[in-house]
Amino acid sequence: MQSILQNIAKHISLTPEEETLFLSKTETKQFKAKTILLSAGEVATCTYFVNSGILRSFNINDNIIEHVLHFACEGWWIGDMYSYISEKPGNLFIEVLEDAEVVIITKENQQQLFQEIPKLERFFRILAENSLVAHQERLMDNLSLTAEERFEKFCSKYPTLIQKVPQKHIASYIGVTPEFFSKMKARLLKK
Amino acid sequence: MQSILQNIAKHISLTPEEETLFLSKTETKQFKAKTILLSAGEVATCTYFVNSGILRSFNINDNIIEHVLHFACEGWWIGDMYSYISEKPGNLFIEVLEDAEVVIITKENQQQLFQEIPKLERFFRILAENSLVAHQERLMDNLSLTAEERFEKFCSKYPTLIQKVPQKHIASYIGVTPEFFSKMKARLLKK
DNA sequence: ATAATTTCTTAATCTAGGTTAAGTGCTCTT
DNA sequence: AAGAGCACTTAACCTAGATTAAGAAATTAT
Repeated sequence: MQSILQNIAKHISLTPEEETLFLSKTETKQFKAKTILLSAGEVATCTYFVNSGILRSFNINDNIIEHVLHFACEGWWIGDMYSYISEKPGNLFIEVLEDAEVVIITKENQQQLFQEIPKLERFFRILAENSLVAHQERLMDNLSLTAEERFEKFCSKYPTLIQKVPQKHIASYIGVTPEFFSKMKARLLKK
Repeated sequence: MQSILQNIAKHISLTPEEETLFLSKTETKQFKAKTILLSAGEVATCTYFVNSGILRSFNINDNIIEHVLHFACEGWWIGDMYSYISEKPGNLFIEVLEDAEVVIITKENQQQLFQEIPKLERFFRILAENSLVAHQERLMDNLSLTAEERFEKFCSKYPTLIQKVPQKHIASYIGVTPEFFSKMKARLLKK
């Protein structure tokens, strides 16, 4: 398992005391599949780091159609960044897809950690920058690639997810309907 | 004009000495419209802050089709974040659309500034977080809204740009062809 | 085990937006 | 001011992907 301290150590180095302090400001919890950690309309007060299991974030359009923004499995962070930083009600849901162990950091604790360990500003800057780059790439992919190409990219980028999450969620992430996804998959298998 | 120091002051406060130090690590330049500040294939060594004028970033698909990632006018930052942080050749172009004055920060100088004024880590963290949120929203919009809705959102978000940049670039940003954009605009005017 | 609920597939039909192509009006040059 | 490019429009036709609907397969709950 990739621990949160290892995740941090990829970009900055903490002393053992700092590591202990950091962990003291977090809480680790287990959640069953289908648990909703955050609902649209709520203010996101925490960010989540996934120790094990799978989560997803999504919004719901016109009370009908879901759109998956993000999947997170072992070693990934997930949250509603908009709501978290603006402290306004967000429009994302965060749901557990596969039984998970999650490290929770409240915004309050994160702010305290920034005071006590300023190096963490750097860590979260790098985290945000990397996430930004990934989102920019996905945006450009949505503008310039076909559904088939986006699916192939998804497969090579997240090979483990394909087996594990319901394909309707992958369809949603790619940006197509489940029906079209199914048709596309059948077409690809013939090749 | 919104200066870069005012932009920073929105999120952190620098002492006069720190402000002087910061400015000493930047370079301000004028560019004529049509100037290319960065080409695909190059490593982005700088980030840009726009004092005046308009810039855009875009990529080119299959050597034919341009896709606009971002516009930047007075008070905005622009760059190729992927290339800048990975130090690998990027695939974005950055072009001046309207005569501009630009503050340039090299990565080297930015790193030195991070050493000398650690508070800046916080500023750039917040900058990256805000940009991330904007990209997430645009991604979700591309997945869930029609071209017409995306155009309306663009108009209310960037009212000044509509008069100033060629509409083919707005079409590209929205994610439609210039021909369809033109048709859509005519349809909207009839209402 | 069995019923109930989800998820996935298939197929017919439809549409938002793409493509191609031709023409009109700009705005730079020189 | 005449030409050369660009930028925009219009229109006919095309297609990737959506919608609707119905059945099959897989999970989940009882």
